[in-house]
Amino acid sequence: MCNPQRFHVDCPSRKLFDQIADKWSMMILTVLDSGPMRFNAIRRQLEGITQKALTQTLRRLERNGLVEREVIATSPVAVQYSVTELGCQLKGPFKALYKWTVDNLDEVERARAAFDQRIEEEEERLRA
Amino acid sequence: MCNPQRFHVDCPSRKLFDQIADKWSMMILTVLDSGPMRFNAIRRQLEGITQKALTQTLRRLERNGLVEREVIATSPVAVQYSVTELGCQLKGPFKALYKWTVDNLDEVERARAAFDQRIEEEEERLRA
DNA sequence: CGGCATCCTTTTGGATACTG
DNA sequence: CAGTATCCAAAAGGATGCCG
Repeated sequence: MCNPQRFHVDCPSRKLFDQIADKWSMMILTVLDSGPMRFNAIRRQLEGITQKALTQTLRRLERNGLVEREVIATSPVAVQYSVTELGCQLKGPFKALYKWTVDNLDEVERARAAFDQRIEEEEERLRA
Repeated sequence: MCNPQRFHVDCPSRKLFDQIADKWSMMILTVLDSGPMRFNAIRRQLEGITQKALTQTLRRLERNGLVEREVIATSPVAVQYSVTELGCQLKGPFKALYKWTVDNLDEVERARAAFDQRIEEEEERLRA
């Protein structure tokens, strides 16, 4: 990043950041961590993803050199995806994020309850 | 995460992950790292964000207990946002992500060039 | 099996105007 | 200043059908 305190839209690393800082990219890379996997196998792991989104995200990951796509010419064809060395380096930060969500879920839920109650009270006050 | 290898849509930590794994959240938290900041100050740092998106993201961050919102009753009012202790713990993983984009930009761009050329060649082959 | 193409719906984004 | 409300355009998401 050009300057960690200032994010310019046309900064190349900012643009790259925009491309990798999304949940599907992170989840795909995490899932592929356990080894090469085929298209539909990945899909089954990522509940809620559509084939369209999976295809798009895999393409972007491939283009950015984070995953490798290998076509195995059987019939019908099999396509295997695996994490590259470059993509491997991203796993650390991603896993730290996952871990955070697990470790802090309770505290977040307390915060939510408190927030929602503040809103509730606020609305109550306005109606009165 | 219920199981790091399998992401269920209704898993609470997966849902939480969906809420924090977006670029604006990450950038806001990073920008606020240097200290409390007012609405428009944050906005100026985050080139490309709209007021709508900033408001929404700040609300979500506040609801999840990651940032604190303080209204200072001057005239006109000032509103200060700051990172909570909880939000502070997320900075590590986020910064690791930023660092990765900077460190690996060159390699990613080489990968992109290679990918784009493969596509180009493929299309060439099809036209022939 | 692993896609791409199409169509349609829903969400998001941006611009503008207004308010305490 | 820090928003909310509104409206329109643009993008993303989902369903379906087809193909090598």
